[in-house]
Amino acid sequence: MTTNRRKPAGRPATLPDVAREAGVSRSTASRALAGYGSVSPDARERVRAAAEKLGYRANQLARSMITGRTHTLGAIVADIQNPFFAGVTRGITDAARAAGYQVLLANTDEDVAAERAAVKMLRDKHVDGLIVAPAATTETGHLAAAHAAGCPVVLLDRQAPGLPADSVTVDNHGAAQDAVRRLLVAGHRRIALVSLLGTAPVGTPADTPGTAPSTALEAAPADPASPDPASPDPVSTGLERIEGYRAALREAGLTDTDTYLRTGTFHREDPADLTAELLSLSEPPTAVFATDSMIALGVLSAARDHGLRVPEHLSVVTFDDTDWARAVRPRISVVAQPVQELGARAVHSLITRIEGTAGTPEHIVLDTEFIERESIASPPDAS
Amino acid sequence: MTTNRRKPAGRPATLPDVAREAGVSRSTASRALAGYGSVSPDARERVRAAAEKLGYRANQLARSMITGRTHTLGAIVADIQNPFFAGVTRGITDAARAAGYQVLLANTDEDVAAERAAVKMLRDKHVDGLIVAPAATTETGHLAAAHAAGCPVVLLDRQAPGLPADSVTVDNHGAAQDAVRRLLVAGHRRIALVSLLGTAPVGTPADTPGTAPSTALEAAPADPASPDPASPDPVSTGLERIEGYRAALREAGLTDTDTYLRTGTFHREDPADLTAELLSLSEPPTAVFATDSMIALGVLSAARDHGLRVPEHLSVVTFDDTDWARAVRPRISVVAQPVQELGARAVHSLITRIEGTAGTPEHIVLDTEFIERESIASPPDAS
DNA sequence: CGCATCATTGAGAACGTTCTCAATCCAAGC
DNA sequence: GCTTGGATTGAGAACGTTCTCAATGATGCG
Repeated sequence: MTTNRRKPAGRPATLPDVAREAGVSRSTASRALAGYGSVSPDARERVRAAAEKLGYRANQLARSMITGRTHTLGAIVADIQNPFFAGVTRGITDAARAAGYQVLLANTDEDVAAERAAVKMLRDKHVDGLIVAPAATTETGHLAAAHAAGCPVVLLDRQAPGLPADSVTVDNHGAAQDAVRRLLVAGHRRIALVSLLGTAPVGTPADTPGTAPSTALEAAPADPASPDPASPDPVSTGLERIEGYRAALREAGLTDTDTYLRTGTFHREDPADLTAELLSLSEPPTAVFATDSMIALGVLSAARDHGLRVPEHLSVVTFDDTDWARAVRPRISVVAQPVQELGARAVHSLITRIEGTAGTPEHIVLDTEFIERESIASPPDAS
Repeated sequence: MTTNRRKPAGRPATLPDVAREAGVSRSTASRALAGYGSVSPDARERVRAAAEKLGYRANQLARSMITGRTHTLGAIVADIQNPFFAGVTRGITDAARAAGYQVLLANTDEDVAAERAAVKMLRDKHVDGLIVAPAATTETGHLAAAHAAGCPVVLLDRQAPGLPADSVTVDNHGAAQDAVRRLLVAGHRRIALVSLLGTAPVGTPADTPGTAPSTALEAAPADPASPDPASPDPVSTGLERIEGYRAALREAGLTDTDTYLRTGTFHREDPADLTAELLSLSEPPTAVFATDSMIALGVLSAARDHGLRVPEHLSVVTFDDTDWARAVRPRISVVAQPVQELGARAVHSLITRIEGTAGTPEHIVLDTEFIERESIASPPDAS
């Protein structure tokens, strides 16, 4: 007669199988494999051999039920097809894997409802923590709830004033200001900024929709360094870059900072259209600052359609050093962000928070690097 | 006196909490919420109300332990930073979410060992299925094992002859042949192909490493339509594109198909260097076919460094319609792959396999589209 | 009225781990 | 010899669900 409850050939081996094979109890087998408690060298070796013989792999689901840890992180980004987020995601997955974590990925397409749904799904799956590039600055209740319930949140690329969470960003204000300064130094005075912001046009709450396809932002508050916390929903990153742009212009004595400022809405406006409108002005800009690489593509496209050559007729600078920026002709001068490091640092912050104690939120600000290439020249009318 | 085992305020509500609140048993509460078995309308409503009142969310880990389903898919791709895979990943996550699944993401960097490790980790987490762009054609034992153990595998973008798994690809041979034909029609006779293949140089097994930084492939086997199944490890996709290229050249009466064929190794060779070498030949090619967008960037970069203008001096065609291809000057003619659909179809195949029965592997081949733009002209010496 | 059928319900097992705790054993110290 | 203490071990609970099964009550039919 055989022992009853023998392992059927097909089924993957479980801990009782290993214990039986090694002639010890479940408890000892578990201790030997997980490496806690105390186990005699002899038992440890027998368990190890049995586990190897049976090809035993611990069921992480069962383990997670007990330990409360899944070793899984949730990453919620706007759009992996944007090279910036692709790089960030790459940094996240690599750093996570190195630390023994896996990554559950979700896209929001800049939509808060999708973000909320993603948080819900990920928390149902009991991720140990969340890395989020929030779609909105103010609507962060779902993030605060997760954080309060013991599912740490780290903000990536974007800030959310009310949320007591760690964040990893770059100095958007300073980087934008620096980039625009370089255009000013080259002699430009009519410098445009093209950006895509939140999911609704920016302006005062009671603003009537403008007739133009794009709306200029309201004048900045008195203190230019602090973006208005009561402003509507666009993400902090875009706002900070705009403030940096304004600051640089003001610094150069240009008081009318919003003449060439064009912001559109994700999925509604096309950066190429915004640029086309700018280039059709009676006094068109001689330089354009794009707030990310996908917008830069629109700017480039519109410039070409207007028969303008870069940089002879139009200088161009953009955030994000994508692969094409250094391969096209002319090579584009950029504000390079440390994309992979941004993701990696977010992972490290998150894991520290998961494994450590609560504490006051930490805000990591990484350096950007301005890479001078061939897309900036003196303005055409400067001669 | 209170009932013992009351829910402490902090802890999230569990099924027993809901059952107690609704005055029914765990079993009935579970049935009411999961919607199986039979429950009286009255009980169903009381449970629903109790669940809502307590903010109950089922613990998916516990559920998965019983059902054996995690509603999680594993996606293993080479590199999310490659726009092709970024698009595919986007398609995967979107389709998965729509079908009620989440996606666990892993990068391999074209490394089989990393792929093997990823499969192990993902299976430990009990993903319901795997979508894989395999790093190698032959070393697929880990994939076969997963498949055999009831974790279905769907191959994406690449084939693996020995593996009885579904696959979703495009007609690489036909698409490459078509692209090269268009260069031939424009009058080109010296057409180069630049590609990056596996993790080792391609050639006969006993081949000695060439002195040149790149190695030309051995002559094709007698039957040009079927890539040599005994060839070493480069992925099928690249091989098929090369065969399509050769077929087009042969069709045009060019017997020496490998003169301008340059293949490098991931992480070892730079496409720009391969191109530079080609352009330095005494009879340089007048057109280059790049097998993906990142290679095209290298080609463009090398062309610029050689002072060549596209398309006047050099025509360029590439696989993958990335955003920059339609924004740069000149706009690049491309073989567009349905990237998002590739991902979505892989998800659908996988879910069908997960929820349905086993069966003979299905091979889905999607259409590519050649998009004619401005990067093809007649060869400079044709006048 | 007796019996079969059906809907509804709850008790308890099951999933595969980790954790708590008490029991056992052995050597050392008094 | 007896006690102390540490190392080692196994029994059993726990995690939060779903599933199996038997029990109950109501209904319909002959």
